[in-house]
Amino acid sequence: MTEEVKVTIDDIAERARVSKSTVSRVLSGSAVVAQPKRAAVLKVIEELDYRPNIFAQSLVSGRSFTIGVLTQNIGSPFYDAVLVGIHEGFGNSDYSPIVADGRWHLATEQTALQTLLDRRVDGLIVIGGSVPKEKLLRTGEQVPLIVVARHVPELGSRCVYLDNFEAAYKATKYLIEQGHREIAHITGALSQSDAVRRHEGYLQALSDAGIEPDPDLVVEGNFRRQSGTLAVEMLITRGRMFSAIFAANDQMAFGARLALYRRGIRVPGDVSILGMDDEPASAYMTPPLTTMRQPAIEMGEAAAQAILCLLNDGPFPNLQFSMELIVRETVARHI
Amino acid sequence: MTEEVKVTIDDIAERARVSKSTVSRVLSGSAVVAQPKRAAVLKVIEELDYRPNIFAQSLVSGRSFTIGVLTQNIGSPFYDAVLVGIHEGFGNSDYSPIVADGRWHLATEQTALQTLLDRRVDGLIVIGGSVPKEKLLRTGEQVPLIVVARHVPELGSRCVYLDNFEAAYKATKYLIEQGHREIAHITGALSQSDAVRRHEGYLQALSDAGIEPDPDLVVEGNFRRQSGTLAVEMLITRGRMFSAIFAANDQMAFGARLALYRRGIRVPGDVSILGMDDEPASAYMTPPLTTMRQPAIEMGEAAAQAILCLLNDGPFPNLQFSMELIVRETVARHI
DNA sequence: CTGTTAGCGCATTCAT
DNA sequence: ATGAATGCGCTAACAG
Repeated sequence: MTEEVKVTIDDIAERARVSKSTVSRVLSGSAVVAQPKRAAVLKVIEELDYRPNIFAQSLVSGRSFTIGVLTQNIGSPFYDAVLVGIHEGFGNSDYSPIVADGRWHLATEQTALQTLLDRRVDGLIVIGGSVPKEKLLRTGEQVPLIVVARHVPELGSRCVYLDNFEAAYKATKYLIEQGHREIAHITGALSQSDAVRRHEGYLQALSDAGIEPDPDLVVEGNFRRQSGTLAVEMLITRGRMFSAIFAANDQMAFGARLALYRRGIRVPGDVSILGMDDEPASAYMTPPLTTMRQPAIEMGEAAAQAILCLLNDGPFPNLQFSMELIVRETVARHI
Repeated sequence: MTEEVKVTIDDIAERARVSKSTVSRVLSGSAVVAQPKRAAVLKVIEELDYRPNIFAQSLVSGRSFTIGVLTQNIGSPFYDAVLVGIHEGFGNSDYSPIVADGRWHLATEQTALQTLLDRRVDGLIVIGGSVPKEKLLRTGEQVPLIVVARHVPELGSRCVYLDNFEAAYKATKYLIEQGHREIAHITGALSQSDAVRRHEGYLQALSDAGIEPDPDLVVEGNFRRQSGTLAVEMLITRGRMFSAIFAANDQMAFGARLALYRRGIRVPGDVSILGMDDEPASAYMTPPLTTMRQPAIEMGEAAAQAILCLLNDGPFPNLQFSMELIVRETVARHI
């Protein structure tokens, strides 16, 4: 590690025979500088390969040109897809994202958040997570904040999340368009609003298609794989025919797949299965995994753009997304 | 965005009735401070929720507590896996990685590198990429540098990369252990050293197992999918029997799978296929994709730890890795 | 248009 | 053990 000589703005000023202010001005373009001087400065900068010290710049400006990103698990397909979008969103802007990982532990998450704040990030993107809403709101008062994949009503348009109702609606509609009429639905735990919304979307799609919803085709699960398996057993026990299953998440779809396999029912030959995803854990469960990738990327990109807008008082983008379904007729290959 | 009052070290000093030097000392522990004063300072810090301004700290110390990571494509399974390892490696250290994306364009990559350098990162991890070796070496003189997934001899132990020979050796050995004796090999373009090394590993494994290598079982491919398909056609044309195929990368394994499928040859029932991966593009091709994940994570983690050692003059870790094969008997589900 | 001056917030001598 | 003084490199008034 050779100790390279660090050239400062004073060096430039001296060799260009101007004051450091002038150098600063040609650098930032904050004021007009006479052509000759300007050229001289530029020349010296080039010669000495001068790079302004970002620490000093930050100290005086108060800005770091960094954006904090609080994710929940680096390496998780869903969260990583959001990160992809975020990086794309910042593209050639002057801002660099700094990612901190909450690892799905509240304590870790809060530490990570504090780290980001201590680094004086100019903006913050929080992806999912479980920091209390209040803390989030408080943070949002200190620094431009966008929340992804989590709905915080008080944050209004500063949230990017998927519309569960619409997603389920589209999923069901897709199956209908494929010719299915008897579509079973395995719900998530109906104590959770996500599950309820998805159920409602399912019902609405049926109604809109003129299909009478049949309670016998609906089984409540709990978002876990095994509940998908049990749900199929239940459906079969009921004796009601069905040609397709819409599971409220991929884990349960996976479990449903297993139950059908055991019964010798072919997928998608005899029965089609459609799952959906917005839980990282379920993204893990089903390796083909791309169900949520595209919308996740889009959410990330939108979040990055939104941050940039907040930072520049630019026009605020529309953050309402609806999930693009990347349909999988079968959810898993190996049982 | 309420303008929060920023509390500085002076505020603490004043309210604790000590000098700012003392506050600085209790903060950094750079000198012993009398208990009572120490307690007072801590108390005030707590009360005011004081956070040292990292810009000022960096300006005076010259350190950013930031590590630059130059990757080639965020969103690529292989590169992302390395990033996972890097994040893990920095764990609870005081350092945060800042990731910049080269997007597989040399120009973009160089810009990204410069961005990182301009941010005055304390260390740099370069994953693959194509910046000229010379530039890399020069950079390595300015800042602690570790190169991952690329072999730069001049960098000596500051490179973390996979041993292609050993990887191929292990892959072949695995097949032998599964009982295969007639193992075909689809090589990469033999103009590339990676392909040659893998071929050599294949041959060595056979020899060590007392199996006479048969040239008729080796077909040269070019790392692309179609060459895998053609290679299988070629093998079948030759009429030589084989029970397993070791392809030098996943793309070709994928192509081989296709050829067998067309012929009605079951995988892995009739023939086993084993691929390997160290090209991001091929990681894309075969969605189950985890072939290289674990070793990639380990490389990333090692790189992070190495950087930390470089920064603290700690013991330098051993960076020699050999690829852990995560075996796939079949490479793709859909043809 | 341009030079001079005064901090930004902190760590670090240097005295005491 | 502690306070006062100095400067890190830069930007932004403030005169000219």
